[in-house]
Amino acid sequence: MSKIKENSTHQANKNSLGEICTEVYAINLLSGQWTLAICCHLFEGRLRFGELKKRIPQITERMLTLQLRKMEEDGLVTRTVYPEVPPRVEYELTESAHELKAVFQQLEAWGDRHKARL
Amino acid sequence: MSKIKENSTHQANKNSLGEICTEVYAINLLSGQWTLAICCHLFEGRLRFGELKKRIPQITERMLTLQLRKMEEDGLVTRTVYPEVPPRVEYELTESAHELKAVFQQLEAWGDRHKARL
DNA sequence: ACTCATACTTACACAACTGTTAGTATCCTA
DNA sequence: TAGGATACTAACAGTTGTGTAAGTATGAGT
Repeated sequence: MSKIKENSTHQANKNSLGEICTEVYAINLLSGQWTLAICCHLFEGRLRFGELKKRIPQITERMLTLQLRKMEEDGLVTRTVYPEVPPRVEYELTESAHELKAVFQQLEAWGDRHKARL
Repeated sequence: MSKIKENSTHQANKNSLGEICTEVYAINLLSGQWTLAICCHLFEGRLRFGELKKRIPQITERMLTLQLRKMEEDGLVTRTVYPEVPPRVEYELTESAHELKAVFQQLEAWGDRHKARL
């Protein structure tokens, strides 16, 4: 999120696992603390920065910015800036990200079952 | 992994999101760096500590221990100790964890498609 | 001239996660 | 008596992720 040292052992392991194993690659894209929450709210349509903030009250502006930037880099959202004042910026899920909906449903179903067993 | 401060804002946010949203709960169980790798190797059957180590050459003994302990806590693996010398300890996926196989396949399929689009 | 709204950015501190190195107990074998 | 095998554990340091608080630019409205 801040700067990453590409030459650290930690990062090297993460990268090589992600290259070998596509599940790891996918999980790495989704493991930011707020990533899923943002996705869920954007499933229903594009939203402005401020609207997202309202819907996820606990998130700070800083984290929202950082997560959205990373999601943009990872090809999960698109960012549209309207040259107005005050500024207006809208975020929308990419096609790829919309296809996550099915994965999330399965994950949710598994989670429910797992919780019930404990 | 080490001690967690239950009263930190970070942890509080993580917990509350996990309680509200089952997908987040599930992702939290799977987001350890080596969790998926361990799962994949255990899908085929129970393995000893040393066998896991051999199959995941980059992992250190420390991390393997920590991850397995967390997975045990989370209800993903069972640990069986045989009172022998030298010690023998076997790890096996729980039923719940075995059901993750389907989720992983979907995740992998999504990851492949997503990679292809970038 | 002053405030307001929006979408950020910056600097700092802390928390969580991971890696490195060295050590432990026990019995068996040579 | 010494060394090997196994599954750890402890102490420490580094890297990454997250939270807090404050500030920025711009033009419209008062």
